[in-house]
Amino acid sequence: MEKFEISCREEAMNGRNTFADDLLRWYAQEARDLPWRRRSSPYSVLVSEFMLQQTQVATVIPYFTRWMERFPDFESLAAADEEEVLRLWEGLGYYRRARSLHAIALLVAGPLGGALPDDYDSLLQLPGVGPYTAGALASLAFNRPEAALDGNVERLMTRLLDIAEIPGPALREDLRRRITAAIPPGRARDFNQALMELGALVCLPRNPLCLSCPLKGHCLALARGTAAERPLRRLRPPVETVRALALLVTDGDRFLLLRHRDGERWQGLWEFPTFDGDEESVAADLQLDRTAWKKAGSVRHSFTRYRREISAFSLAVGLSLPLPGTEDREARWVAREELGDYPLSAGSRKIREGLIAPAEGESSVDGGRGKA
DNA sequence: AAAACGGGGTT
DNA sequence: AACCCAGTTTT
Repeated sequence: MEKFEISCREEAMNGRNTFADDLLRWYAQEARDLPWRRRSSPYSVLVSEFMLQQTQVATVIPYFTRWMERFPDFESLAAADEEEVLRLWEGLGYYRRARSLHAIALLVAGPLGGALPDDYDSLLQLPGVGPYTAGALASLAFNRPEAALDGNVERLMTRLLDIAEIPGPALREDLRRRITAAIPPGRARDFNQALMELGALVCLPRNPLCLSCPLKGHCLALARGTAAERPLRRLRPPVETVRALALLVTDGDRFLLLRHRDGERWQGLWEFPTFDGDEESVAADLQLDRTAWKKAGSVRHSFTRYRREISAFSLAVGLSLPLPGTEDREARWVAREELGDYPLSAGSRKIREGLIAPAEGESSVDGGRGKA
């Protein structure tokens, strides 16, 4: 690992371009024109970085634009209801990010006195801000010499140094130190963005475009032919399938929605009443007569190591409410046209979009076999 | 259909 | 270090 610093120094002494020179030159030419790079402010950097956690650039762009129109600054976000914040986030997933962002806006508008802190350690204290985001904010918003080690940069660095080790906390800490040391004075913002951009555009996960890489003369894995094998990854645990059942309880044209409780999954979001288990067990638990149910279709929803298969059944109201086990949840009858006003969890959103919005009748989404 | 991608938080 | 959160995109 000494090699990286030593080779930078040698390169400089030999009059060759350093790694950082080649990288910055490439970035000056190839940087994408992204909305959050246009009129950048600490606030816009914060919003974009939160949206970009776990989510790709192409997906984020329309959300970012809409968000900045509705909430252009900390004050407007701080003044918003959580429900509206969640609605604007709907579809991006991992809603804790939206609640954390809202919480940061409230902190900035209140105790923090109007501005984001500008140093790594203080940023790290903010909700939803970990080592990556603290480094990204410090460098991209304030041009502080901190590393921003995201998945792109981790991949790039394990190749550059040909690290044959599964990345863990210790390696990440080491890379973070090394990157920090390599930042050219005053260039933290460009240097970090260049690293991430190179990871996103050239140093691709499966098929890196090594021949077009500005760092090809510095890359150990390229020299050894191991680039495509880096970084090493742990084997994934097997996928577990979970069956669930959603009830589309209708009262004429209105649907019953339930709000998720605070402190539980999907906090603050709404759903069509959904229960784990199969048709039989759910009917028994709820003491309902399932001969009155009509299959509306099914949706599938996957995340990390789970696959959730949700069968949806329509039933006219005529059951006793509240449903057993949902007594302490807020319930609301919502007209079909107004379902879009409620932030729904992914499963219920797929039901709304695939099973309710287009037409009645038998259908399914996401390849779900709408077995009648 | 399967696999990849990918940060923060918790324990 | 391992697992949860409660997902989309690529292959």
